[in-house]
Amino acid sequence: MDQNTEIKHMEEAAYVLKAISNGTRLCVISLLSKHDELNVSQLVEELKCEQSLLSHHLTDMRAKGILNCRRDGKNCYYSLKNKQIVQILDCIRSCNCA
Amino acid sequence: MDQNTEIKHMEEAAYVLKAISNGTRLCVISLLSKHDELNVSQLVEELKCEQSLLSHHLTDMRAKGILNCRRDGKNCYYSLKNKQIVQILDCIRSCNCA
DNA sequence: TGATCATATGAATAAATGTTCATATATTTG
DNA sequence: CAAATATATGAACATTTATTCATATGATCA
Repeated sequence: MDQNTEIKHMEEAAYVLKAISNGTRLCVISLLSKHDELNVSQLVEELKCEQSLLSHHLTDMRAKGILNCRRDGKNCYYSLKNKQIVQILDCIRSCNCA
Repeated sequence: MDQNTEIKHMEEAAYVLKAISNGTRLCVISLLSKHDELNVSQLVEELKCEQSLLSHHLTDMRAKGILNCRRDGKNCYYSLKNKQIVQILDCIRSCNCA
């Protein structure tokens, strides 16, 4: 793989990482790895995060392909598009970078 | 683990992720995972990145515990503090998030 | 239909990150 | 010591990301 392709790949990886490099967003990922799906109110409650702020995070993560969303009546249930993403957390732990 | 501890952990993980969520920085990590150590000129050459900009990135990654640095004469050789960090790249690939 | 609940959106602002440029520091070499 | 090379630093500015607030939308229910 040539250097230009490599750089492009790294930019793509950075795009994903940026979408999750935030305490609140990682908490969402961690919760959704344990609960399959949760609605916004449940997340607001768990995370003690303001509704509107969380909504912005969720909307953006969804737009970037991290989350799925399904509406059921008044509620919107979010889930991980790819459960494996939580491995990044395990990875950081095992790297004891953090 | 209670929710507050969890949030703290996620903030720490986010701190590490933020330090690497950038195309240039990921390229540095990728290169250093293959080369053990490289000096700044070599990295500038490989990455076609301006010296001063790269230096800022390197200094910051070092400050945040991602990189090591050792001076040998006029040169500064950078290396990964923990080689395992490159697994985050594998992880993203395998999640085909990117 | 109007009230209420759940969630999203947009605009304004704040804070963090990235980039550039000029210049400083450290090391070697003539 | 002066010049050259390698790297770092600081300030200014640009761009991105996070946060807040007010309000909109969509769904249910009386």
